[in-house]
Amino acid sequence: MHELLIAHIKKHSTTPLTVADIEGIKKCFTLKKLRKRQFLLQEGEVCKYFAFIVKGAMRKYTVDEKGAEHIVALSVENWWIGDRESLTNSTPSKLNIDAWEDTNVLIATKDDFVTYVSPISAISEMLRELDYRHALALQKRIGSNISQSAEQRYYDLASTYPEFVQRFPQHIIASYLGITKETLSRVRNNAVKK
Amino acid sequence: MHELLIAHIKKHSTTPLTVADIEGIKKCFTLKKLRKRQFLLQEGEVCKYFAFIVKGAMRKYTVDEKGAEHIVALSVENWWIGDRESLTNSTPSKLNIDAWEDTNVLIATKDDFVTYVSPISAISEMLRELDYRHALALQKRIGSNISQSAEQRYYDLASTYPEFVQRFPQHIIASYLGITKETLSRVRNNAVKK
DNA sequence: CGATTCTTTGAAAACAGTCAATCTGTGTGG
DNA sequence: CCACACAGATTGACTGTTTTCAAAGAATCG
Repeated sequence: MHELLIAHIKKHSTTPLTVADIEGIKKCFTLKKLRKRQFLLQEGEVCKYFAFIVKGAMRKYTVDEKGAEHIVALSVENWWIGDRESLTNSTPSKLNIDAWEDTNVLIATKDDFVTYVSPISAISEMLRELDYRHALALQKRIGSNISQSAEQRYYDLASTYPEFVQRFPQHIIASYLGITKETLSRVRNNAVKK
Repeated sequence: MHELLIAHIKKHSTTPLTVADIEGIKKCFTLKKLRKRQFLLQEGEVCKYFAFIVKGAMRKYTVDEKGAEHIVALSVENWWIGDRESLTNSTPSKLNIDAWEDTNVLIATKDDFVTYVSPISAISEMLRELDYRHALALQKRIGSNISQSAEQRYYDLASTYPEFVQRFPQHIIASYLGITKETLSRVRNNAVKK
């Protein structure tokens, strides 16, 4: 179970991991199995864990006054998931995070993470790297939101993250893109005719 | 000139700055004056500097095939500006950054910054803090883009960053929001009547 | 003042959203 | 194994919002 996490850390850092580092990481991260539709975090709760997806697919979303869900992020294997803001400030989250497939996550409590994991230099290097990539991805998503049509955004997404389109139903993808499921359906059908 | 920068660093870190730290920072950052409309970075160039705005207002934008500008970010005093991706990878930038008012920036070359500035622990702490805030702000902007109307987004922006609305013309604000200037004009006029 | 930039307005067209109905595929229980 | 329920996808008609294009009215600056 932990091998994927270790490999992931190595992939995103240059500092080698010692045997002791690996031991420490293994102790802090425990496996949690989530069934489809099960929450990892529900609106109003304080996010307590750093979580790494080993298997499965999850979504992060808000629910507005009318009860409509707005997909904030989608994640699959080898992604971290959680509400950073709620976790670092211990404030109630506005987000919901649930499993869209049966999912296995490795979770570490904030205390364990801060005390034993984040001091490891490969880890802090990895976190900086991932924060950086995350910021770039968000920037790109904003760019496409403010300057591209629904159609272009869909094909951008489909080529950047093909696994999302394969593993999540269209109404979820539509919400991620900020359009309705009907519009997405029509966009796709128009394209077929071209 | 450097006092603002030093104050900014102190504000976003807990580690104290030594006299030597301050000296080092002052040596690395030199003042550059930009006139309105002058570029700090132009599409196709490699971003060479970390820049901190001491006075003035700048915009960061892309230009599409049709020649239309899309505002990616707006910045005023006490903000950092640059293309992080181009800077760290030494790749040609897709972005343009220019001054919207006569602007003073403190610039440090990448080499100087990496060698003399970023090792200062108050600085690395500050950078982490700012990266974190930046990611939150981007996340929030995405949330409003995918789930709110043009009107709500405008009023969100106006209350979060009133200085933007005061210092940039409406067509710039509209582009930042991903709507046309005509739509923004109408949104504002409708609101007055309510 | 004249030139430029910014803002507003109008009318038509394009686009996306809503609501309701139908169709499809999947899986569960009788 | 079938019937039924359920989730997802599609379609049509309608509504509403946003864009586009063109023109004209402020405001600002040299």
